[in-house]
Amino acid sequence: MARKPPTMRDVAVRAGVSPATVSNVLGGRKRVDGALVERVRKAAADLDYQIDRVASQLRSGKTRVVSVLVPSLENPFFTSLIAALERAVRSEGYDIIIASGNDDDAVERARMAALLSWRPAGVVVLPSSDRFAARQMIEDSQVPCVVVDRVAAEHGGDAVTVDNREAAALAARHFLEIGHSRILVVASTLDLANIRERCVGIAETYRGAGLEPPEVLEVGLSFDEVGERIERRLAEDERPTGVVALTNFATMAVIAAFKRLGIAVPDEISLIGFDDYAWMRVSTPSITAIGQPIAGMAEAAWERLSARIDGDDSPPRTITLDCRLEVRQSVLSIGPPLRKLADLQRTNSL
Amino acid sequence: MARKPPTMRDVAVRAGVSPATVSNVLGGRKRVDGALVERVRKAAADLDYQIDRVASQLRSGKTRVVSVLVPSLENPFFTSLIAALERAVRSEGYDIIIASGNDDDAVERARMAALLSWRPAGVVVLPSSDRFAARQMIEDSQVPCVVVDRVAAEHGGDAVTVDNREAAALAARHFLEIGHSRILVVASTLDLANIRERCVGIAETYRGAGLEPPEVLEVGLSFDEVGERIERRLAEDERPTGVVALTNFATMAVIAAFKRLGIAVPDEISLIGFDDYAWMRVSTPSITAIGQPIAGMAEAAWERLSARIDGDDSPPRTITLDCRLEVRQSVLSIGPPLRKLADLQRTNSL
DNA sequence: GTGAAAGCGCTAACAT
DNA sequence: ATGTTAGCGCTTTCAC
Repeated sequence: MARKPPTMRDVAVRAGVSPATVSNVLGGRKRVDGALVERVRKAAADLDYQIDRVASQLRSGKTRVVSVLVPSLENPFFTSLIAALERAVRSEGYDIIIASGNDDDAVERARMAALLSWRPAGVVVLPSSDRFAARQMIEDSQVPCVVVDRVAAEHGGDAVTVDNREAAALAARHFLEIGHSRILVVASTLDLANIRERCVGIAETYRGAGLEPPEVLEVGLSFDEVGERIERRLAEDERPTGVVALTNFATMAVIAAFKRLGIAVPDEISLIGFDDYAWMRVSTPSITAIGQPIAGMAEAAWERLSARIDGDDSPPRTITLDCRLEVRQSVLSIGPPLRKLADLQRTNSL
Repeated sequence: MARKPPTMRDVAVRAGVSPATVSNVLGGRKRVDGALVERVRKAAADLDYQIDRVASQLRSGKTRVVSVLVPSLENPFFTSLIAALERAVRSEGYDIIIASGNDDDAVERARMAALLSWRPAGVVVLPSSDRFAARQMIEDSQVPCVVVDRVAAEHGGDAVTVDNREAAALAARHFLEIGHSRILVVASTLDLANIRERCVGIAETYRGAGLEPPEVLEVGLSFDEVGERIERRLAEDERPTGVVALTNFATMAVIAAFKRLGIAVPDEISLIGFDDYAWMRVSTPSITAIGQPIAGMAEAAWERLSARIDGDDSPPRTITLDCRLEVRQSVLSIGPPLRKLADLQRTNSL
């Protein structure tokens, strides 16, 4: 099969120059005489020559690859991040190799080993858990690395994250402004630091207003299980007047549960979701949600990573971006603002 | 920076054997004495040795990479396909390099050039348009290739697609069964063969029932433009009783337009969407939709591709999978079945 | 400014 | 069964 592709040597012969000159022309790193440049270009075009990145990389030791490890490829938050990262990275001639850690530490390690065996110029990793199973391997390999989204508090390297505490506080304040004193927080899993931060943001805000911190319901990651737990909770007597869902899956699961239970949104219960997707806009009612700056996160990650690749050895930095609340129709005002201390709290948290 | 990672030579020295033996042990392709195997394994573990795939690949000429080119990474249909492909591929030790063609022929070509420069073992491509801009490059490179989803009728190679005509006919029959004689078909763009096929499936079915083929509204790809065109059409007097949206974006856009126009689904207009996503289940009303077998498509693609990689040179095959109609709440019965000839038609199309 | 030669880390022949 | 040698296609000295 596969007739061999032309090599640089073939191009050199056709152009009547040495391989080194071809390399210099194509790589554009040494000055070459104009006439020769033309000849080489023409020869390369004639042969449909394409450089062999593998050989190039082996010799130069420099690669134009960024490895990306995400917890899952089924979650649009992660895939949108990849899309944004791909745009940023390819604009500088890098390719990305991706792998999914499958929400599993062992898989994360295995996949990272595979990614590292490409000797990438850098890696972007969204750990599958706070344990960040692949961390040691990455440190050992000395490859520049930026951790995104799931950043453990004690993480020592470069990181990009959102202000999860403040993001959730945005939702809490919104509820307080319109009289919701008893809300329910639906979290996927409290094993993740960013989810815990979101809980804290809500609790702080409520406490700041002189109220009890809201109840937190941990529902797990599997869609069916989530629905079941939410339904069980909402079947109880003391129903909340509002719900904050802390992830996009949780948001969807909550909506599904409301539907099965025949609970009207926002008339019976108000809802604030997490992550801002198109379907939330077209849903009936449209869903008020906390949106994460996905493109901004990707750009920040690449900015840091490419600086490191270029040799920046300044101290590690954590870049924290802000989320915003997209107010839509899924939240109903049920009373006057409950903000005795809320404003103070807001000032504190800034 | 980056202290150099250990090489095979380092391992060989530490284990007191030759590099070739290390290669044989780690690659597991020649019998090696048990004691030596142990020594090598230990040495490799001690040094945290990781094989350099770049060097390995350069020498052996064999790569364990599959390149995947999709039109967009923002569309969940494509990312789900990638997720499924990643699972299939990594179970056989391959890595995936992805790129987005950005719905643009020129970008598709540029990205494919980059992907091919890795000399991948195979490529999976979802063309950005029917022109399949990257086709020639792939053929020239002689790399095994499977085309997925957007398969032009005249395509000569291996391909995996769904029976688009029958998929759309499923929706048409559903509408006919419950008395909808006047429906509107909302297509993203008729430039894509699979979309045209879907239109044909609906037209055939209606004609088979002795009715006029439904009107087709082409709305483009940009979300805002889509909404505007739909709204303009629905503001007219002759409203359809039902709408079939032929892509997931079109489905979302139609829902958004209905909402802005205050049109109730399914009471005023019934809706059948395309692609089956979780949000369609939780939407109110839940959306009846045609679901594509994404995982099945990915598995079929890998099955074909891995056969080709292993040297299969049987004639090219097109694998066609069936879609299914998920009946939910967005469709209302408005009369008796209109199926005089519909059943005959169904038999014909099989 | 250009070319000759060495060699990146590995694996495939071949020799032992 | 193991070691030795050569060389994959490129880039990088280092001569010229």
